[in-house]
Amino acid sequence: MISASNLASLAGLLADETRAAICLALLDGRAWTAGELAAHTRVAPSTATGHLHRLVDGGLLVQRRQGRHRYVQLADPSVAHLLESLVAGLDLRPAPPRGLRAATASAALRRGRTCYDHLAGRLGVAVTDAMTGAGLLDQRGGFALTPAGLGWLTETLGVRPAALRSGNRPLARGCLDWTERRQHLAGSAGARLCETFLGNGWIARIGSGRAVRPTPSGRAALRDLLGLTDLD
Amino acid sequence: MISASNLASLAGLLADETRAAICLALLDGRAWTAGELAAHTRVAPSTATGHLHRLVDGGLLVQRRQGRHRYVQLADPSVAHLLESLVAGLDLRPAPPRGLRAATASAALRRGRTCYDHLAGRLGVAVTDAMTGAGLLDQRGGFALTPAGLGWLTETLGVRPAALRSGNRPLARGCLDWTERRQHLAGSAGARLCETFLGNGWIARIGSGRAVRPTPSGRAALRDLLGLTDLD
DNA sequence: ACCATCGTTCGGCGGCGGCCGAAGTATCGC
DNA sequence: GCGATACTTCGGCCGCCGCCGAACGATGGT
Repeated sequence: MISASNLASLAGLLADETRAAICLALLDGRAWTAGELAAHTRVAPSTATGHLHRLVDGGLLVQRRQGRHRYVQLADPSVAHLLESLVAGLDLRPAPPRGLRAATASAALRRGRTCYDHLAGRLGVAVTDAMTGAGLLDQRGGFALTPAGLGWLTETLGVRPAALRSGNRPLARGCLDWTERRQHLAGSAGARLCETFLGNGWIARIGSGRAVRPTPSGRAALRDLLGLTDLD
Repeated sequence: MISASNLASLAGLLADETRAAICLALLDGRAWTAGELAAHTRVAPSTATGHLHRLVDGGLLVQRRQGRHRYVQLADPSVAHLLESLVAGLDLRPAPPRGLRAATASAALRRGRTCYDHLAGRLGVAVTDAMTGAGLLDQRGGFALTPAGLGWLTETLGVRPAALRSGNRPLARGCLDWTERRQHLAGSAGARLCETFLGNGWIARIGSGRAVRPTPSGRAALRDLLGLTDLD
C-alpha cells in the first residue's frame, strides 16, 4: 500500500541489534563520536561506520564533523519520541542485568535520568506528580499544562515564552517511563524545565552517562517550589 | 544494552514490506482472514502464513480460529498507537499513488476513515476542531478533555462512564493524522465517540475498507451537536 | 462420500546484509 | 615532517530470511 515500504525501511533501521543499541545510547540527547559508539556496542569501527551511514541516510541521526571526530546525535525531538513509543511497546520479559556494576548503574538510572531532553526516572515522575498536585499540570482528561502551569514556567522559573513554542512540537506531552511505568512530563515544557534545572545547578549528571541526581541546592529548590522532600 | 535486542526484534517484525503492509491494513481495527491479507499483499498464502506466525508470536497480533478461517487483528490499542507513532515518523517523500482507482480510494480515505478504533481524516480533524471550539477539548496546554467534554460524552452522547476507564489507556490523546498533518481525538474517548457514531448510524463504512462517510442523519446530528456544516 | 476452499508445513532457491580485517585518508600533537 | 589517532572504504565470508510451489490437513457444502 501507500507507505508500507516506507514503514518497512524505517523499521529496518532499528531492526538490527547494533543499530538499536546506538539509538538507545543516543536517547540521552547528547552527541557521541563514532568511536565511542563502536566501543559501546562492541563492534569494529568499520562496522559502526556502516551503521551510522544508514541511520544518517534514513534521517534518524544528524552528524557534525569536528576535526578528526564525527559526532552524531538524534536528528529531532520527534525521533526521540518515536523511540520512546517503541521502547514503551516492549512489555516483554525484562531480563535483570547481570553483575554488580550493571546493577548499581541501573539503580542510578531508575533514580533519575534524562530521556532525550527531559527528566525521567523516579525524579521525573516525582516532579510530574508534584506539578499535578499543585495544579500546574492536569492529567485527568489527558495530559496538559494548566494556565497556572504556564505562568509558573515563565514567571517563577524564568523560561522565555518564545522558547516554549518551538516548531510544531507539543507544549506538554506525557512520556511513558520504562522503569516507573508512569507518565512524566515531556514536550517543549519538559525540555525547558530540564534545561532550567541543569542551568541552575539543581541537578547534575553522574559521570558521563545520562543518569542525573539533584544537588543540595536543587533539593532545597524542589522543596520550596514543589514541596518535594523524599527524592531517593 | 538492556533492551537493544528487544527493540531490534520488535522493529524486525515491521522491517519487512509485506509484514508492514499487513499491519497497516489491520490498522482499520477489524479482523482479517489470512487469505484476505495474502491477496491484499500479493504474496502466496504460504508466505502470509509465515508472516502471521511471526507477528502473533511477537505479540503484535492476536488470532481467533473460526471454522476453516483464521482471523487476525491487532493485539491491543497500544499496538495501534505504536504503529501510528511510526507512521507519523514518516515525513519522507510520499510518492503519489498511481492510477485512478487508487486516487479515488485515496480521496475517500482522506475525507474520513477509522484509525484503529477512532475517527481520522478530514472528518476526524473537523470533529476534533469543533469539540475544541465548543470547549469540550483543550489543546492549548497539551491534549485533554475538559470537564464539559466529559459531561458531553456521558450525558449528551450517552457513553457509559465505566467504558471510558478501560485499563490504563489514556482518556484523551492526540493522534497525528497522516493525511491532514493535524491532531485528532484518540484514546478511549475517541474510541467511544467513534463507536457511538457508528452505532447511531451517523457514519457508515464505505464498501469493505476503512473509509467512512457521514450519513444524512449523521450530518444533521453533527450540525446540531457541534455546528459542523461543511464536511466535504 | 465427494469436492471445493482455506490454511499449513516443508524443501529449496536466491539475495540481502552484518561482520571482520587490511589498507587507505584525514587530522592532531609534537 | 612524523607518528599516533580517528575514521572510512573495500572485499570476502557467512548466515538469515523472504519467496515460491507442491503436498498435506482441516473444514464446510452438497
